Formats: sequence, structure tokens, C-alpha cells
Amino acid sequence: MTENTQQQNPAPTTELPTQYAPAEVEGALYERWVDRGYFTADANSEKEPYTIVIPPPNVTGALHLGHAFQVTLMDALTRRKRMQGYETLWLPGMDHAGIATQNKVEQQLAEEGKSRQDLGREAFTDRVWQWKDEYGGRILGQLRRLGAGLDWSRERFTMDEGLSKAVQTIFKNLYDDGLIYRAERIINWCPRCLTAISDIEVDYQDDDGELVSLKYGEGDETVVVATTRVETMLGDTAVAVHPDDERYAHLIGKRIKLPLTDRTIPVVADTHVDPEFGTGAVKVTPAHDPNDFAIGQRHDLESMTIMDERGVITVHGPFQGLDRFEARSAIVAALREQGRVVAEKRPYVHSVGHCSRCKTTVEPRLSLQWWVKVDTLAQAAGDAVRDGRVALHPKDMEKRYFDWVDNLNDWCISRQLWWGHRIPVWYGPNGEVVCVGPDDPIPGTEAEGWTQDEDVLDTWFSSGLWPFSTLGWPEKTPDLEKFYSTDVLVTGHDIIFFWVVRMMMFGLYAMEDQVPFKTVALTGLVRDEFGKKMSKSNPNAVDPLDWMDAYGSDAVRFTLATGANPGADVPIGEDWVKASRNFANKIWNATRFALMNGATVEGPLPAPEAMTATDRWILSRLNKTVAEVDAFYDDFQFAKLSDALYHFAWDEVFDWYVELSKTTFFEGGEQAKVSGRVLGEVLDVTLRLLHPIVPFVTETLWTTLTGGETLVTAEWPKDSRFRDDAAEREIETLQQVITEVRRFRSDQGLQPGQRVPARLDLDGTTLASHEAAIRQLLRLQPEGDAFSATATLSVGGAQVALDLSGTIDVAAERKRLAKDLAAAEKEKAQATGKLGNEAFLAKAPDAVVDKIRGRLAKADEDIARIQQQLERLPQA
RNA sequence: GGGCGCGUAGCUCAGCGGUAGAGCGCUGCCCUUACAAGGCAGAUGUCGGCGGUUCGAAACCGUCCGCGCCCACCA
Repeated sequence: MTENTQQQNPAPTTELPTQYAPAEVEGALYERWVDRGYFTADANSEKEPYTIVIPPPNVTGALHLGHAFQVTLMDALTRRKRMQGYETLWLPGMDHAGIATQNKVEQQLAEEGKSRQDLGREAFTDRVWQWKDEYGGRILGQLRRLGAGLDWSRERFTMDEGLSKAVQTIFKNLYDDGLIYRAERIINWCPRCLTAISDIEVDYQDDDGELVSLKYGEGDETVVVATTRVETMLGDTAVAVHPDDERYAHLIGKRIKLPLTDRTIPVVADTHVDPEFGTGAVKVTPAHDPNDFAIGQRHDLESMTIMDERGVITVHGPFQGLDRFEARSAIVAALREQGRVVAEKRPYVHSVGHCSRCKTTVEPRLSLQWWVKVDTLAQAAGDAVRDGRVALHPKDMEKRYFDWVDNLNDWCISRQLWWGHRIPVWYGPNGEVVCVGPDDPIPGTEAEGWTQDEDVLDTWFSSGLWPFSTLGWPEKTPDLEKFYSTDVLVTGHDIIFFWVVRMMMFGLYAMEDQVPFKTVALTGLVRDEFGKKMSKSNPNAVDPLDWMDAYGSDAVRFTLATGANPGADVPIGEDWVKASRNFANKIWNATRFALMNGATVEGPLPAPEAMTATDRWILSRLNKTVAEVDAFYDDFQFAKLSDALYHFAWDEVFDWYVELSKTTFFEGGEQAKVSGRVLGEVLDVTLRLLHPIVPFVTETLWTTLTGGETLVTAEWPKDSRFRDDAAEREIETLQQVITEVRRFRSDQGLQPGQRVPARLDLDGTTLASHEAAIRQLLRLQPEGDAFSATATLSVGGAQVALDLSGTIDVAAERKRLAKDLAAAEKEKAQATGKLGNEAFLAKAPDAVVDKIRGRLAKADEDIARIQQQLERLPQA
């Protein structure tokens, strides 16, 4: 039916079809933008720089809505700055994602029945590179699809040659400064990934466990301890009690028998023990628990490792070779047999750490690792925010940031993986330890007994260098000179600790106290339309590419921008994307109309005196909108600026300006030319304002409208300061008149198209020049000879008398007026009450009092009018 | 346990001291010469509960209830 309709009403002359088809323009437009070098930054430019480096997505990743969201915001920011005349660099790249990528390739190998050990280190890393070339980086192509204006000539990878050099350089510098050291400590160990992981790579969740109470010792010298990890008792080297706990005073300093072993262990006094908790006695396993390790240090206890890297018991005896969880039940059974289990197992919910990559239960493990000493680095990272050189947005995130940097523990940077930056330290035959810089020779050959450290660095070590390593550091490149410090970091608040803090520490350290970015704009997570978290593993996950295919990239971008309240999570649903698509289509059709009716950008704007009030009104509104949008941009208020543009474009320009101006356009002549120039201006500026968020549809329309080459490098609109308050008031009144009469017509059951004879009395108003528009929009015919007013509406001083002889529904009209009257009387009562309140008059600001007076006056006017109309109504 | 935040229309969210807002959804009328992916009109809220401050509270303070996030601990 729709199709037929369109055929019956062929569009007048225009090259544009009646519907916007994103798929037909997006791909080609993007290629053109890239080919013409619009996104390529020039380090030698005289222009002021504006830099954003993209948070590098994992090489293993595919685009999800979270990326699409952040990328949209970064693209909007850089596109606007580019239009404002900045030398804009938005730098793309990817992260090698150590564990994630290694896991991926190991899985692939497993399908072939092989392990990485079968291949050996070198062949394995070759294989990962091969995987990367073949499957990695899919996500970058998807960013193009989104329209991301990235400078592809500067694409980087955390494992490329330059960045590897940066890693080695900073490692060496930190090492030489004593900020990197090697130490044996309890670390979080993943028995599946077979590597240490940092504190923040551990996800804690409440798991069901069992608390078992065990009796240690013999005869009078026994003590009951409770544990959820029974298997660790094999590695106990003490029992600790509180020094003031009288129940155990007699035991302190003595040695008691450790069940299932032939060892005795000391009872030590330590204030760490809470006498109120459990039995007040704690088993101490220094090699397998961080707290116990600390106790062990204080009391000079032996650390006894009882498991290998896979979590298999290594202690000689009946449990040797059992997995940690098998060992747990076996040991409980053995202890029960000995009558050592004094209270039966009871369910116990406690927080258990899991590897953030593979969900395996983390095993705390004593291990020799490399560490970054963070105290001075973290201090500097905190100060940069404290003294305002770096602003976090929204600001309340700063507290969380301080809580973190002020309580940071040393960072474990070594990983027992093969995919990553290998630690540049060599060990010599006589115990030499040599840290090698990028230009240093290797201190000796393997044949001479030298070996390189087997471990690689934490992925976040290299991503911590991202804002300057991508610009060429440690070389003093023109890029680094021009584009560092970067301007804004856009990233999720979930990643502050992983990444933001590391970049701050390394950036300030390596770049002589120059901050890596001036502003951190923190975003929330993308959620589905019911507020549920959307992630790859959830079934509600949506592939943004599907939506881009169905509704266009602009629609997805606009929806995301509209949902972007600072720091808050972003809900998104397909219906909303559809609505955004409708908006794009609306812009499309409004521009079609404009082109068909002589809208132009040629020549100077006509003088205000030559314009209609409607023209002056929309230009006044346009410039206010420019100012508003700019303010919102500077405050990262994407939701608000999108909303402001949506309403300005749709409500004011398309629904009011265009409709009010139709009579002018259809009459032709000089006035039509003037309004055509105004409409051209309004669309030109509006498309420019919308371009950073919806680049494709705006580019297509703008080049058609203006004949310009591209909107990408077109000038960002400036507020011309044109304001016309009188015209704004005039059009507001006009809108009121039209809306009131429409409401009346609707209440009376008149069909929208039905023509009604009417007499307009516009004396006492400023609306005289709008009579034609009023008649056009309200379908009001000139009054004929037999005109007889059956209903008179009075709005804003204008009288509109309608001849509805025979059609008016008197009962409905009475009802309507009665309702209006009641509302007006209520309003009057409220205002009167206020104005009679002495305290209010004394304390309220004048502006508020005036407002109330105005309301009272209007209510009085309304009441008089409605009563008059009621009287004039024919008797039922 | 410490910290932060949130509860506003059916849904998702703005508003954060002076008459309750938006988008989507819903109801009615309409293919009115740009657009039915549209137009016009309409309905819907004790602004989580209870106290307090104030001339005036959705907004400020206290408290309770419900939800979420971060950090720490969990023998």
C-alpha cells in the first residue's frame, strides 16, 4: 500500500529518493574520507593539536556495543575539534592481550591434539603471530564500518617493533632507578593458565564452601582451628592465637602435633588473629595464603609449598599426586577417621578468587616474580589529579581514583606465558643479573651459561605506555612533540585501576612529569533495554553490526550518544535504534523538501528587516542551539547535546519552521527567496552540528545542499550572536494559537483535512503577518457571506471565530470548556494563595513573585474568556 | 566491614529549591502536494516510605526500605 501511494504521488524534482538508505552511502563515503586523507594528522602543522589515542582493543576481540559506544564518543569529539580547526589526531591500535590471545591459540592447538609445550616457545609464538595475521584485528574493520575517523597511517600494535623498544627502554630505566625488583611473595596463581596474575585480574565471587573444624595437637595441648581449604593443612607451619587470649596462653611458644604428618608446629602469638572469630586459633600456611605469609614473616616461620603449578599435591605421602580439590575431601576423610574433625563440615558462603580470564579458582602461591615498586609513581599519579593537571569526568570518580592510588600495592608484572614482551633480564653462570636496554648487547651466549628470564610482562605493562609509545617514544619524534600530552582519554570506569592508573604512573615517569592526558572521560557500561548488563557471555548480547546493517551506522551512533549521560551506564534496545533511524530519515526528508523549495546557501544572509518573523525566530533559535551544543560538548554531555539537536531539528525546524513557512514558499517571489536562504542556512548549520554524531547522513545531505566537498573538514558553526526575542515571543504566541485551535478541532471530532470557514481577528496581537500561515495550518477558509460564528476561541489576544453550523458538538464543547475553566480556577486559587502569603512576598526573589503575578493575570484572563464562550454556546 | 551511587509516567532516563519533563510505548483522528520510518491531538505520576529544614522540597538534612557498583576482609 505504501508502495502504491508513492507511485501515485511522484516526488517533484529532486535527486534524493523518499527514504534514506544508509547501506548505499556509508561504505563508499568512509573510503573516500580515508583516501582523501581527512583523518591523517600532520605533525608539522601550525594548528593547535587535539589528540586522542584509542583504548586499544584486544587483538582477539570483535566489536561489541561497549566499543561502539566509546568509539562513537571519541569520534564525535575528534570530528568536532577537526571542524573547529584543530590538528586532530585520533590514533588507532590494538593490544596483544597476553593471556587472552595465548589461550585462544592454545585452544586451537588443543583441537589438533597438541600443547604449546609440544611446539616449544619459538614455534608457539610464531603460531600466535600467524593467528594474529589471519584472524586478529577483525575489530579494526568494524570500527571503519562505524565511521570512526581514525588516522590509519599511524596504527600501532603493542608488540610491534617500536612499542617493544619502548617496553624494553622503560623496563631498563625503572630497573636502574630501583623501581623494578625481583622478590618471592605470595601471588595469585591460575593453575589453568599456569601463570601469576595481578590482584586486579582476580574476580571475587561468593562461592559455597564448607568450614571444617580440626583438632590439632595431643592430650592437654590441643587447639581447634577452622578452615575452608583443608588441603593446605599439609603446609601448616604454625598455629596462631591472639597474645591476650587466655584460653591459649598456656600453649604459646609450645609445639604441637600436626595431624597426618610427622611434624610438630609452634603456637605463636599474633595480633592479626581475631579472638572473637571462630575458635580464636588460626592455622598458618605461609606458602599458600597472603595473611599467613605475613604472619610467617613476623615469626620467622618456614614456608612449605605443598602444591605444584597445576594445584597438585607434591608432599610425599598418601595425598601426593591428588588435585587440590580431590585432596580436600581425601584429607577430611582421613582426619575424620582419626577423630580430628570436631565439628562436622558446615556450609559456608565465602568470597573466592577466580581468574578473570578463565574463571579457574585462583590459588595463592609463594613464588619468585618481578615487581614494580609503586610508591613514588603512585604518589605522582595521585598528585597530577590532586593539583588539577588531570581532570576526571565525572568528578566524583576522583575519590575512587584517590582511594586506589593512595593504597596501591606493588605491581606484579611477570607472567609465566610465552606471548608477550619477554623480560629483558639475563642471568649469568656466576649468578650475574643483567638488565638489557634496547641498544645493549646480550651479555653472553647460552653456551657461555647465560640465559634470559623465561617470563613475559603483564599486558598492562605495555598498554600503560600507550599514550606516548604510540607517538614514537623513546625517540623524540615530531609526533611525540606535537601530540603529547593527549587531550582526552575516553574509557570505561571499570578500567580505571587496570589501565588509567598505569598510564598515569608511566606517563609521568617517562615524559618528565607531563601528564598522559588532560581529561579522563569515564563512561558506563552498555546495558540492554531492561538495564541488564550486556556482555559477550550474556545471551542478551547484541552484535552492533546487525543493527548497523538494518538501520545504519548513524542510527546506532545516535542512539548511543543519546544514552550517554556522564559516567552512567547506557541502556540500548532495538526500538531505540529504530527511532534514531527514523530521525535520520526525517532529516533526509526535510532536506529533500528544502531542496525542492529553493533552499540555498548561496549569497549572504538577507538583512533581518527583509525576513519574516518566522525567519528571524528560527535564526535566533539556531544560534542559541549552537551555543548550547558547544557548552554540552565541552562538558561531555552527549545525551544532552543529542537531545537538544533532536528537538531543535525535529520540533522547531521541521515541524514548525517548515510548516509555518510553507505559504511563503508556495507563494514564491522575493519573500520565498529570502526564506529559502534562511532555510538553507538553518539546514547547513544544523547538519554541521549533527555531523560528529551522525556523519554519514549529514555528509550526504550537506554535499547535496551546498555543493561542498565534505563536511568532515567543514567549519564548525559559531554562534553569530543573532538573537530576536520579539520574534521568539511572536512565534510562541503563534504556536499557542495554532495548537489551541487544533485542539478544539480535534475535540470537536473534525477531521484534520476538513475545511472550516473562519474569521480571524488578530488586532491586539503581532500575528497579522501570519494570517496566511494560520489559515493554511488550521485549514480555515475565508468567511463566506453566510458566515455565522458558532465557536470563538481567544488565545494570546487573537480571536478565532469558526463557523461550525451543524457540526459543532455542543455537549462536548461545554465539557471541554468546563474542564478548562476548572483548571484556570485552580491556577488562580494557587496563585492567589501564594500572593496572599506575607512570608512568601517577603522572602521570595522578585522574579519568582513576578512570575506568580503573571500566572494570576493569565488565569483571570482565561476565566473571563472561557465564561464568555460558555455563554455564547447555543443551548443544547 | 569501608566507600560511592541509584529508586521520578508502562519501559529507559533527564530534572536536583519556585506551576512534574523527554524518548519509546499507549489511545483517537488523518496517506493534509518532504517524510505513514510521517502529521495532529490526547491519556498516564501520593517524584520509594516516614520525619525535619524552608514562605515554598522531587530537589536540602535525618532515618528506614529496596537495588546496584567499587574496595577490603572472610582462619
